[in-house]
Amino acid sequence: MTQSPYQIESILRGLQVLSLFNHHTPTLSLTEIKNAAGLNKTTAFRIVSTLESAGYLKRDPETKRYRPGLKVLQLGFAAISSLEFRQVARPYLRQLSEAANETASLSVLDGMEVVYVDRVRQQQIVGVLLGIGSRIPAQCASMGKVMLANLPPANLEVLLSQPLQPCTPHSLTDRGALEAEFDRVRTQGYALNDEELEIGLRAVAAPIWDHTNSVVAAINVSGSARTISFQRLIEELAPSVSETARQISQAIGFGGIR
Amino acid sequence: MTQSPYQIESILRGLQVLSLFNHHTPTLSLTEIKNAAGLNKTTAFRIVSTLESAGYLKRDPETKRYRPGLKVLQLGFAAISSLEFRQVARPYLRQLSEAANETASLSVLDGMEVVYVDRVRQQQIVGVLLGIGSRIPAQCASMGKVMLANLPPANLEVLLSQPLQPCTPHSLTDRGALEAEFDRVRTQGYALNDEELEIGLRAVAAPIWDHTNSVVAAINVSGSARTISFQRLIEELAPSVSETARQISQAIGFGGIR
DNA sequence: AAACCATGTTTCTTTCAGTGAAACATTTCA
DNA sequence: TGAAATGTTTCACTGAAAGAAACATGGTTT
Repeated sequence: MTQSPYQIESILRGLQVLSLFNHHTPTLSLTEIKNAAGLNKTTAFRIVSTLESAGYLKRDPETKRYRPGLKVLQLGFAAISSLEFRQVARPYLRQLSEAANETASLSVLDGMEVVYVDRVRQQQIVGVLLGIGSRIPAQCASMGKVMLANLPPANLEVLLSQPLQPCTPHSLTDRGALEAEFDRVRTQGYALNDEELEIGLRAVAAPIWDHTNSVVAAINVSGSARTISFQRLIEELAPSVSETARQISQAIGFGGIR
Repeated sequence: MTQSPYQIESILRGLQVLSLFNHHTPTLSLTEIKNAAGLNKTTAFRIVSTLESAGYLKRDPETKRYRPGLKVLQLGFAAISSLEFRQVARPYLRQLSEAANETASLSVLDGMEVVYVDRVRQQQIVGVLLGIGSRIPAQCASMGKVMLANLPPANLEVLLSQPLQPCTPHSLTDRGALEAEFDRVRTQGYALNDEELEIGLRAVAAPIWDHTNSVVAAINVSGSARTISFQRLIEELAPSVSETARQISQAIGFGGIR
């Protein structure tokens, strides 16, 4: 994110309002929007009215509460479609999934959460049904660990200063343990998940690097602990996933230096 | 979409720029944006710079082309999460899919296209792999037909005045045939798709009504013509899908009058 | 019933944020 | 190489956007 001399405040305010809605707060009232965004009441009302009339917010006339409108959905779909690494990664993901006969996924990091942006499924995963847009705590996920491990240290520091929640008794939440895990991940080039997200679920992930030498996404192969033994995870799937991630990285212009 | 006295032009321009990106044009140059949006060059540059610095656009420094940034993705995910009928419909969709041992889907109508917003898959569908965000021509899809059939007549008139493309030799593109089909759909309360979208694919869809007595979405069950005979489609799946749609409609506040 | 409070909506005034023209810088192409 | 196209910055202007205040509505309390 570059700091530009141009900052159209009105646009930023409109987008700020749209970004107030999330999984936990799918609807908001005018006052809630005003308070959350720190805006003058009249300004908030005008922004909300503008967004509503343009289809970006939808208002329930009875409750007077707002929720994102179809236009936001369209923006999101277009953004998913235009993710360069998603377009490039799709065929690789499909091939990986078929070769392993397990589910292969692609995700991005959003704060301390992993967000799924693509998925090729071979069989029903026990327990968790994760579709596109699904979010899980990053520290519990193989893909999350891979992306966190490759963050610039200052960014990682900010994220790790928050309290972390466990997902299962196997989850790592102790900061020291996590940092040791990130060291391991950076060295190996992949991250394992051994029932940390959900009991009965195993996964291995590797990072996708782009042409600016940043990790922009991660892929993984995941499945039931019944079909994925720990030995298979290490000896078969880790090399496969790592190689596929390397191919995708190369395909999107990664130069190989990190 | 209500016409409000408040229209903050700057916000609308910013959002207009964001909505220029789509599946066919995932990246755009400044000049392309300027021309497509009909903006003054300097204004376009400032809007684009604002959006870039806020994470809504990402610029490739080499090509100087822009594509949607992660922040748009986040908006889209939040919008998907906050779709009320999607939250309510998920368990019903899962149950329907399991009972039929076929794939169940949920979609919304966007112009003359159906956009998938949820999907519970039981087995690999022959041919088309449709994920969340996928779009198909509405006239070729069971869910599209159900939603079109229940549009206000003036809205439907506008959409039908455009030329329609066929998907397979079985597709309906003749206006007279479509209108007869919509009458049938309104009477029956469901729509069939008998290899109109893709050879070898059959589906049946029913509309989801909300508390304002509008059709806001549709669900369907679809599968291979090998596992879904025409008889099974009519006798087993159509009643199932219709009943599930009725339950979802009721659950989101539909009063039953239409 | 009246008073009070909270929220949503409209009106009015002010001023500077945002616009567009023009100039400049860089890149592309014949 | 020069011209054209594209991208970026500067400057002048004004009305678009902001915020204060008033008004409207609905719910609660005395």
